[in-house]
Amino acid sequence: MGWRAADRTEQTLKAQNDDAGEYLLENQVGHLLRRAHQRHTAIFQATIGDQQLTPLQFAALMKLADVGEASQNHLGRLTAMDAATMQGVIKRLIARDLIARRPDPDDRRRLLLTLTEAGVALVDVATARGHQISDETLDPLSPAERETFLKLLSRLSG
Amino acid sequence: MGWRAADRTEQTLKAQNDDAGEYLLENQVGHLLRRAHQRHTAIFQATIGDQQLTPLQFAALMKLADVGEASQNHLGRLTAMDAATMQGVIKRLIARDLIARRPDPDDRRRLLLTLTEAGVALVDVATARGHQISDETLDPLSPAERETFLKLLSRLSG
DNA sequence: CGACCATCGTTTGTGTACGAACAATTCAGG
DNA sequence: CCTGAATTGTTCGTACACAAACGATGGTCG
Repeated sequence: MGWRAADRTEQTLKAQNDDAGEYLLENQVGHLLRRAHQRHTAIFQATIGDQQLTPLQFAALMKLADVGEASQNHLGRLTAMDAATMQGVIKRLIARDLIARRPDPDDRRRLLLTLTEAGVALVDVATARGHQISDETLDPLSPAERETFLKLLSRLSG
Repeated sequence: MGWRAADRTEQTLKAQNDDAGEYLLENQVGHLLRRAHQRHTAIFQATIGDQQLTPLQFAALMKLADVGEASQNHLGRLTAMDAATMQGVIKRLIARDLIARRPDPDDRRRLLLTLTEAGVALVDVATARGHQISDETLDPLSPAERETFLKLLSRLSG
């Protein structure tokens, strides 16, 4: 490993630990959030990869199983997805016949989504995996720390 | 809220409230990490948007300012970016003349990256914004909570 | 020396992510 | 009832994110 942190020595002796001083990437929330998210999706792929599901596809399926039926935009709001993003996720799930789409009789702008039989079957299989993925992601923390972490994290997600 | 969990009842009566049972998306680490990351990038864009920088471009610039000079892959490792992702980020930064690329005389596979004058100037301006972004992202937490959160989060980023 | 294997940077393909613009539809007020 | 504002789903463009395969180079070891 070629780890020579170069010699950024001279001028940074004073302000290394100030808040206003040097900017250390590895201490910034954004960078840590990004890396934690990376690690999580790696665990996701390793755990559920045999189903060819992505995290967003999984989220949409699970939420749809939860609410039963929803329009695209509504499901998008429930899963924190942009309408444009939702469009692609739904398209792929429909292509795999995991969800079905029908026009809303009461509002001709809307398309109502439901799980197909195959979708329901997949959700049944994948639920346990979902819990396993969450557990493994939190594995470096003790049970008490997990609770603390999730509580703080959810306050940063609003 | 249309919360009726549909009537997929028959075979799933036993495991409704177990940990193996219902899967609530909004309690899963992955979903919360994703949403926190979303919120952070929104703050990033609002704070630094006038510079037309993305979070990854910013990270690459800051890290390069930190180490002075690095090959693409090495900088990629320092910023947790895939080599293919790095390629695009670097390409855009070079197009804006914020960084420069020259062949490594000691290894003809490598391309050494350095900040240009414009790059250095931008880093100087943007450093304060970087701290501001981190602060604002952590705004919902008290100082003590921030410390706890960052400590736990960094253990989930390894 | 020469086969072998690792590393460097690139390209391709698929899948998020989101702003912006759009047509169709619905809804609110006058 | 009719005009304007809001909502729904779509498309386009840009930018991550990463697996996989690639040619070129570098290092190792028999």
